[in-house]
Amino acid sequence: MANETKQKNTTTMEEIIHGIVHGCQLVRQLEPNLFNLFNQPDMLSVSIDEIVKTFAAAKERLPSMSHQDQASSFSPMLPREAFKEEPPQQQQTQMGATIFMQEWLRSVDPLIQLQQVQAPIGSATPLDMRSYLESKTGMEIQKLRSQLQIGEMGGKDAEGSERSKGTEGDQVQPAEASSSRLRRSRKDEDEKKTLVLPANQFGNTDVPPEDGFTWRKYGQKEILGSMYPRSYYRCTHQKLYACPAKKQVQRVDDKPNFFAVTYRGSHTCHMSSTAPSSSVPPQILLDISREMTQTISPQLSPSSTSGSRWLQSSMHLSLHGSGGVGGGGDDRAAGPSTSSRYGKDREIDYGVADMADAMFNSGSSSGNSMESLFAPAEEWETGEKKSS
DNA sequence: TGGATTTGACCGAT
DNA sequence: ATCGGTCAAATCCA
Repeated sequence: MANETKQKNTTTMEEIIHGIVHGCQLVRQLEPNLFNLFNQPDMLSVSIDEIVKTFAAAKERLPSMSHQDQASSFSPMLPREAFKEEPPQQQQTQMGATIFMQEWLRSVDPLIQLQQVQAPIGSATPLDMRSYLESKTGMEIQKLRSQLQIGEMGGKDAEGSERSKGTEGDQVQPAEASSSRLRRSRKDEDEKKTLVLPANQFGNTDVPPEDGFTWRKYGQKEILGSMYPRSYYRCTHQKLYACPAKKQVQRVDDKPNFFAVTYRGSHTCHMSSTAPSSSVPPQILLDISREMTQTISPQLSPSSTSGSRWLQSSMHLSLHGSGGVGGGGDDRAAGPSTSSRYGKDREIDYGVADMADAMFNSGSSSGNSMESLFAPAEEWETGEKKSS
């Protein structure tokens, strides 16, 4: 009898998952035609309606599941300890959540398991999946979002070989390079993550979407076998806060509208209370996982800029205290500088991702604002540090 | 004038 | 020897 119920729940779960995955697929199908469809609002409306219906249908099935499970299944705010102490039946639902999560990740990012992330995707346990999620950075969330926007990425990995084998702990680089031009060994480089991001659709298409950080270009190099040069950026706050974060940007050969962006090192400039908080807040990531499980409203507000909002939100966090870094910045088209251009093209950077975002977010009840949903970033970061 | 970008040179890794 | 990453002087620009 318990088995029957269990089986029923499993079936329901599968159906819900299937529905949501189907919805995601519809979003991806819509995406390549999005800009064409803007000229055909009726068609666009029909497509959106279908997507909304699919998600709504999946949502409607949710009440057949235990409310308790629903409340706790994906709650990203539960402390890690809560997972450990969950009763078995909740863990089972967590497993279902994990499967769903994996399914969803595969759905939106077929190559997620191929990317160069040192942290493994992990096994199928809820705890591991949670750890995985918590270990992911905002940049990877942006990747997920960009995948939603650009579909299956065909861009080549800008990194030919894996060089970073070292695990040396001392990452602190002298703020000033000595005259002897001592430089940090490449072995010291920590993890690299390569994303493929679309160029801005409007405005300056020579630049990839901003990522909420401020970067300073320090080099450009022609790369053998590549049609386009690679640009090298470091965190604007490198000197001030010895922040080791760097990124490389290179136009994808066979997809000139896309940039391969490789991030290296992580921002430390947010550690200081007076420093700009540079990490895209991990809450964003939690928000993503929450979006997948929270109220899916049939209401779609095309004008919603929630996708931009999360970025703006992250940028707000990123920039507080920075005194407007890059405010006097250079807005030449020379490089995809992310400085001093916040809000300029931001509203249009995220196409389908925004729409999906809007679908997930819009109409959700009052308590769904980022501020009210999530704990302060510092808390999270503290937790992350402890757990790592 | 100060900060950001450009660009040729330098240097470590392979 | 070659390539990729970084340095730093020159230059640009608000």
